[in-house]
Amino acid sequence: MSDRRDVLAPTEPLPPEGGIAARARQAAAPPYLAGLNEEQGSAVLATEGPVLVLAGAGTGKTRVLTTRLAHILATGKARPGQLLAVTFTNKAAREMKERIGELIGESVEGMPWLGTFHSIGVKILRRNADLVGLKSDFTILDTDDQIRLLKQIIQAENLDDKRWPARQLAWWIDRWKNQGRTPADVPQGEAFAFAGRGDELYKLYQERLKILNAADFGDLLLEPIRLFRDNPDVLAEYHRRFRYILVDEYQDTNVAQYLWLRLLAQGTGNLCCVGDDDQSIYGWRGAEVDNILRFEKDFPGATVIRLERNYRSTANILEAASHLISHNEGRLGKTLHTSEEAGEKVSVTCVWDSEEEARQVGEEIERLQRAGERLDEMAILVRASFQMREFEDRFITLGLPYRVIGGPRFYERAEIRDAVAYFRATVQPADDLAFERIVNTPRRGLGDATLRALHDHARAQRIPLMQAASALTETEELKPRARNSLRALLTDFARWRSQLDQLPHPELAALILEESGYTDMWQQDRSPDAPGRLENLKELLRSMEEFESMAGFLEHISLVMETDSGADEEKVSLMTLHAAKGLEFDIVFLPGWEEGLFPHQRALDENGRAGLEEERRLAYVGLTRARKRARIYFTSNRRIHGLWQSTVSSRFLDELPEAHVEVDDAAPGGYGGYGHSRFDEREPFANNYDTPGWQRAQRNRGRAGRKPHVLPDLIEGEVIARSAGPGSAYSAGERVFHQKFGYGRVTAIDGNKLTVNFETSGPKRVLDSFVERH
DNA sequence: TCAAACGGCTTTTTT
DNA sequence: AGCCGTTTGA
Repeated sequence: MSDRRDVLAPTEPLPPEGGIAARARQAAAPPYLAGLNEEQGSAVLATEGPVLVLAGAGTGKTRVLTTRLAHILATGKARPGQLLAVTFTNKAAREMKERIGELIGESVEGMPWLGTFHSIGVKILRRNADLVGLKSDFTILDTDDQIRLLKQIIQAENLDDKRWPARQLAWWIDRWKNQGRTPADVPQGEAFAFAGRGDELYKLYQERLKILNAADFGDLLLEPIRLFRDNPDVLAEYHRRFRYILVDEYQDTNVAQYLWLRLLAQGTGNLCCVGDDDQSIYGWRGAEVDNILRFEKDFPGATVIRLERNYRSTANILEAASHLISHNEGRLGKTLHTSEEAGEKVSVTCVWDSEEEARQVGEEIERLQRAGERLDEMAILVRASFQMREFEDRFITLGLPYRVIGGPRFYERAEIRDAVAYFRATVQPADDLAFERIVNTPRRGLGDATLRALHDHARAQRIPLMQAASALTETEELKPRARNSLRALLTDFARWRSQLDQLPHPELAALILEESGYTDMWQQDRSPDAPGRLENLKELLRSMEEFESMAGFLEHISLVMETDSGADEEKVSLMTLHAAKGLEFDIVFLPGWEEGLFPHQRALDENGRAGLEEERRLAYVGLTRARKRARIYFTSNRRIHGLWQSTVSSRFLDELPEAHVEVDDAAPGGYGGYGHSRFDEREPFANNYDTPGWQRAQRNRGRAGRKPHVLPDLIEGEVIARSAGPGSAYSAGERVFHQKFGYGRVTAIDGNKLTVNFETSGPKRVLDSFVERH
């Protein structure tokens, strides 16, 4: 389809040449192009201008990405330091680095600007920290720190933190940051969120962050945007630096990331985005599928290359997945095809309940294992993590080795966070949140009263807590006991700090944990998980050795929330569908295809059609993980929140093509509610999301403090991404309230723009995000 | 200072 | 139903 000539047009117009010349050219093609198909080759060679590579599941996306980078380097179009390559996860960044190394050889030094959005954001911020009100050694706060800080602010503002939970404020602030909004940009309609003071609290929070010399994850994106906008010279410097920009998983970008990229891409215009709209499954955390759907409009003259040749799955699996996803409306449209054999049909099995589901999956795994299949080529992909427990129980009974992917993370464990807080407070005396976390852990008699005194003093003097503590130990304000205890702690910290460049950092770390009494605390602990925690602490110290310094280590863990639990034993993998993206297995089990669970009721209630379509993409992701076999299960009964409920099979089952599916109704216990019905009988139901829950959610929407589902779409006057949701949440005839114009009735709707006949000022056109339902 | 009692929540998760 | 965090009471 795509003509190579078009692809190269902007910079390297090909002279007309005959077949022989073309063949000769091909013969001379660099070795790294060998083995790429035509579209893949085009995607590699189209280096100039905006390029969108729509890479379907299993079409060799990573290969194209890495080869493209290798090509740019090999042809001398740019040096490693002039390439900006952005990914979402550290894992993806690491893989890309490894594979480029393999392609180019060891000669090329690691690319300094290949990393996650956040790690690159940090790098840019550290270099220009003074321009955004930070110091270059600013601390990065994680979600936990963020919530604790917000809670303090809420309390300081005399709000009831029960009625106004910090989590909720964090939700709003994250949302605003994801949308690229500073406190001043919070739209009128949403400023009233959270006790009517959302924007105000957001502003206070930002001020507090600056005093703490800290940035949260959102800031790592938002602050560079602010930096670039306010300092054209800085932006120009990066324009000169980055000759080529490459973005992986573009469908997962949020508005802030989009703005960030667009600012940078204004330089050379050489922006290549790779992604798959059908695999966008992170809308719920701010990703805008619209970014990828809108690419050609955003970047006029963009080259679009579709990778549709699938090298992963059998024809039956691919047909099933393609047919399913074709029920989505908001998509660019790709048709995957394969030259693989048909293979086994996708199987659908009805079981009585989740216990039997686990039993049957277990049996099937053992059967396949006996048939010579490897356990590490099998995976169970669930919609929600609570589904995992039953499988784990069953596998333990069977003695089947399994591994859970995802789940609680190493660095999120309390003991790790405590230890890290000690290190942070040592390196960064101004890190109040770290200090506060461990000031009384282990118990030192420094309770609430002491802490409050510290806070009061710190706030009054606008100094960090540790400094305030030091000052207070010189006064009579604290009880002698607390005063002595605090003084001892401060002396400890001062000593540790002085040893920072004396001792190797893992040794110092061990010393800190020892002298602070932290290790001792767990040794005294009689609870059953105490030994495990001590083991984790040892592991933490071991992992520190890989870093040059304490500061380097701290930077790493604030950005990398994962453990390398290597151990490549042969095990079955158990994970959520979300965690499965990017992975592939010979055999994939997909349990729990029931209405309410998958598609999840909440996705439907909260996001209607858009939610349903995202669930469907999730199903698509699940199916396309399989190379050889995909087995779907659904139960007739399931216990939800403790109550047994009979279930309805998932509408997604009805959306599978009959010819490529095999219904397994030989299973005992299945009541046959699915197997014996016709596939199309429930057709009218297939796209229905207009449930009571959705209606309720619709009614709640627009009330202050609730989540409006339509994004306000103006940022500094420019029209930006808006979710491809179901148009406006309002309907004609509804009475609404507008901050400026007062009450009125909706007379017409045009997307997100409403025509409202206001009672005092007559008809006006307004954005629906600026009105509230009344 | 600790443990029992209470109350609220309950999809997906990275950085 | 069960889990987690917080409060309350001894």
